Amino acid sequence: MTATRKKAAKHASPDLSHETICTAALELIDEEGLEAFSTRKLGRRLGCEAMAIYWYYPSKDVLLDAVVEKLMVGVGVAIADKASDDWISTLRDLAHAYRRVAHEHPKAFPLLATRRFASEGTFAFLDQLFALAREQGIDDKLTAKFYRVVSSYCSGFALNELAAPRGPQDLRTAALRKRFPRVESVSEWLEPKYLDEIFTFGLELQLAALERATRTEPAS
Amino acid sequence: MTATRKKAAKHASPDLSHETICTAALELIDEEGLEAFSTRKLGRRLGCEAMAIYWYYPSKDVLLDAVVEKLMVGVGVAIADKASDDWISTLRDLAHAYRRVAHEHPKAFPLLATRRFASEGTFAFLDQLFALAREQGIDDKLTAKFYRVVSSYCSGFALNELAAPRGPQDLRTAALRKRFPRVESVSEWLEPKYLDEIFTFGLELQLAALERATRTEPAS
DNA sequence: ACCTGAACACCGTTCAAGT
DNA sequence: ACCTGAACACCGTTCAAGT
Repeated sequence: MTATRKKAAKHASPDLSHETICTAALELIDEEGLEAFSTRKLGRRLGCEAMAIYWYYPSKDVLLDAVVEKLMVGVGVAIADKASDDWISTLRDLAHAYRRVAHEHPKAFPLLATRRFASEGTFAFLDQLFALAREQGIDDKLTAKFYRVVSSYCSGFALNELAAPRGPQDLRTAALRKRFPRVESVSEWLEPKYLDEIFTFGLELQLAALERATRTEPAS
Repeated sequence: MTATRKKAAKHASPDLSHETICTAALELIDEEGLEAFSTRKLGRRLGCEAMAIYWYYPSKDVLLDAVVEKLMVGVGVAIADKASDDWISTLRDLAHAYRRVAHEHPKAFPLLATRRFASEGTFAFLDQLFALAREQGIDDKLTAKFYRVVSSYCSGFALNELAAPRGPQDLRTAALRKRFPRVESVSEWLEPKYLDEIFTFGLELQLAALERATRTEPAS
């Protein structure tokens, strides 16, 4: 009785699992940012000692891999709804869904761009994508090439969008912009309202090239 | 006498300055990685208390901005040697020089891709680049668009290259690749030896589009 | 099987004090 | 002006111990 009361007083029932820990981790990152995220704070949020987490995940690093997986599985689900069997339009949907993650989880997104895919779910995701390419008669080399080019572009673009006002630094950059008017005048065209258009422009450039490449070298 | 001896015993003479601190910081990051980098280790390397650094830089964050600046100024110098007045070929040289930083400073590079430019030197760098575009009669909007597209691509590509064997994880991914043969067979085309070609392919795609755009909308 | 608690070896940063 | 040293409020992780 007193035991259960104590637990309740500790913010939440422990009720730990890979799922609850990983979900809480993403929430904490969303709220406080990657720098501020710690296993100790996560413990507090889950109502347990930080060390309890280590029974489920061997290290913070592996936990972060799980968060990456969670986000990428979300992307996979998002494009599965469309369910096109055209690889080019799948890649297009994927690119937009990936960028949407950056907008929905701005503080967690750098994980995706920075860490190697290293989990079951992320590999399953890639497997699905590459399987579709092969069904379309696109060979592995072309698949690899365009996957790398498109995914690099998307990662970099989203990261650029998010390399954001880190607090009072904004004042510093504002002062610098005044002193470098050419940077100022070009930067005006990089305001958020223009970014959808620019992103799509660059993406379509690549997809058009893919289309040309698949026509030149058709299904074997 | 005993005082100087003590100092000498502490690895190096303090001899602090913005330059020495920033240079040592980059060296330390190159050697030990971003995660392991700390102001306390930096102090040890410089032969001073960690807190001495705070007289020159108000925070670790600002020091890292200075490291970013140092690297970007290096990129600026590298392309200044070429000294072409054609914006497209300058952008090409820039892209390759930027990626070279990723190879020369693999552990520091994520800073460049992750942090907003926020210092004198980085702004001067952009100013120079944008000035050249204007001299060529390329308007601010087109400059902004292609700068963003190309720089995003380069950041993302280099980051992908570097999202690297984080120690024993390599075993985990090796096991996963076995279980997902389609990922395996596509990944073979993403080995380091192919990456120069893929990078150049994607880059030239974008530069060709820029060339078309400047012909359509010539100098005013 | 699952979780706690103390302990270890670290962090960034503040601030009073020294020279 | 430049640097030290103690202190504060944190970290990730190990490990013996509890239930």
